Amino acid sequence: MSGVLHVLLHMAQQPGPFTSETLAKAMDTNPVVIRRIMAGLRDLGYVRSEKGHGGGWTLACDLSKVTLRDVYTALGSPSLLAMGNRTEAPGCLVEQAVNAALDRAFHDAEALLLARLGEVTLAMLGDDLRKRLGSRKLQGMSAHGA
Amino acid sequence: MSGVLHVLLHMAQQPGPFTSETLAKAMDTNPVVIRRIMAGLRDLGYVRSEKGHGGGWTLACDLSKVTLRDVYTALGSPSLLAMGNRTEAPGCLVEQAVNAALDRAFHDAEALLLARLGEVTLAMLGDDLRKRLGSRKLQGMSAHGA
DNA sequence: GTTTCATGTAACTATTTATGTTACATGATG
DNA sequence: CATCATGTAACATAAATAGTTACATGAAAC
Repeated sequence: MSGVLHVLLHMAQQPGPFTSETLAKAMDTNPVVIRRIMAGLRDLGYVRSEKGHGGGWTLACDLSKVTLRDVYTALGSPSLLAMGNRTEAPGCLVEQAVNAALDRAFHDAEALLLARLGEVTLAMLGDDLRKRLGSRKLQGMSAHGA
Repeated sequence: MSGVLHVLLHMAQQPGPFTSETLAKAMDTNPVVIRRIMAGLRDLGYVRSEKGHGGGWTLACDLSKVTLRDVYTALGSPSLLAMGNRTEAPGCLVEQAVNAALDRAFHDAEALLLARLGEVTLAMLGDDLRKRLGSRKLQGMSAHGA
């Protein structure tokens, strides 16, 4: 999640297509990893990829219309919470009672988190970044800092 | 978490001290694992452990005063959310922007989850369990079911 | 007191999950 | 057709979690 947003935000700063290798260097990881995490976004049409000379990844969406929740969904909606229920022994009534209590709490928290993610668009992230870049520039430093 | 609650609820159903081995069998795990997860609860005084003949684990708290949040704390307050921030490259402004957005959402969700856990006492869980046991008994089945 | 039973804990061994890597196929461009 | 880039499978590594073994400590029974 954090990684994908990082990539998207980097891409939003300059136009050209970006190769997986370029992005991988910026994220300090491997090109294949980039392709993996971008696959979901491509399938949903948020980015486009092209092969051959001058190819690479391009933003293909209106940043003001895509929320962090959309990105989360594009990643396959992985579980948000660290603690899941014991799925073993579902016939045990003790387990059922425990799960019922935890499920309620977990569900509410998850719903809130998704709602919050749905309120933030990539464009907002970009705006925030530009603000940070502005104040940093005054100190004559680059985006990646020390 | 789920495991600890399972153990506590099992203990609340009968008085006697329970050996780690007994509890381990009920949880389908190893006695040492039981001792590990109970250690935090013991340190905070929620349960007591005794050695030798007739020893084992005993509940040592008012179940109506201990919330799921207390139990969570006793476990060392492990992170609740599955996705943390990339901590790498904290000097990168892009990362800072991403983290700022995610932190807000994560913090709210975590706070809600903790609040919900704080609303549920072990006694409530016990009540719920007894209700389930009641309706199950009518069918002539045991707590662990099929 | 010595045997037995139980916890306490360190050290080690799976097992799982996420991440990174290599290798090669596919397609686009010059 | 040589080069560059993605697509993807297969494998390797790393970190976290859970399970196991081994042994020390203390309490009760005899």
